[in-house]
Amino acid sequence: MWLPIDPRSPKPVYQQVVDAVKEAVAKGMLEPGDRMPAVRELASQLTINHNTVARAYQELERDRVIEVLRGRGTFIATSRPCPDRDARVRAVAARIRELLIEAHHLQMNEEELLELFQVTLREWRQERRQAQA
Amino acid sequence: MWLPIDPRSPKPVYQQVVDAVKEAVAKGMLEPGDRMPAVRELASQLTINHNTVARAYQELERDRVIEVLRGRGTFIATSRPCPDRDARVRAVAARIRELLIEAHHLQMNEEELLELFQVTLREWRQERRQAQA
DNA sequence: CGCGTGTACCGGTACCACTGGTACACATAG
DNA sequence: CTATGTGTACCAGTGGTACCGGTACACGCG
Repeated sequence: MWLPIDPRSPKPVYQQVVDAVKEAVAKGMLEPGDRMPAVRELASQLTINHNTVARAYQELERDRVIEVLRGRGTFIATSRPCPDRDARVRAVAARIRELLIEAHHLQMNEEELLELFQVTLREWRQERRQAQA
Repeated sequence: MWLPIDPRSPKPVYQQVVDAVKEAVAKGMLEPGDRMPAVRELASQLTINHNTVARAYQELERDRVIEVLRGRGTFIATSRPCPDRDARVRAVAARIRELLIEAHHLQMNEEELLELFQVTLREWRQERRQAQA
């Protein structure tokens, strides 16, 4: 398994692992039931510490992206609703609000932002198609 | 001047100041030419350190939100393009991508996210109308 | 039992945010 | 000129977090 980790990024390494796994699942590169490498093994592959991988796994389990079975391993979970789904949807709305503010300071009106949204959506679908091939 | 600062938030205080000012400007609550409080004065009002306010002001000046005149004060800038505008637009697109990934894990398809976008846009316009009144 | 798994510590390093304080450079008013 | 108000630049110190390297524990399975 390979994940794009950049130790010089301002984003914490464990967060990079979390985001990369979420993206791989969203793209269909990782499917429910797939086995994740052991903490020490993935740490070795990414040349980072096992504790850092463990923290990423804990966050991914909290978000119901993976399932952890003590002594057996960790696996990609079958999609099911999160207990705090409503709160996370509201968090998404808050991030959209941030985009509206940012767009204003870039002298971009709401219609242009909406168009950027749709362009990005098309690119995302394209990426996902290629990833599954 | 009042800004919603939460010292217990994981978001750095200086960043909260930056975001709050940007939001106030985007809403029209602060207009070009308006004077900002002095660093020590705003620090006193928010019960934070003047260095923290100074850092926020520097970031706001870098983003062309305010204009700083040594010895005179700081003022809301007239909107004008940023030198690194393209990079910031690309950053917005990257944040949209993150929303698409998050939406997938919330079992929300792209159409639902688009609808959430439009609903949030309507709410944003509503807020802005009230703020300007 | 032995092995592989996730988990939980610990000590230590490094970086960053924030505070409190002081000092400096500049613009303006008296 | 001085005095005042401004942004800016330091510094030392504190607290929190990310990360590392190491060790140890608890569980599932063969």
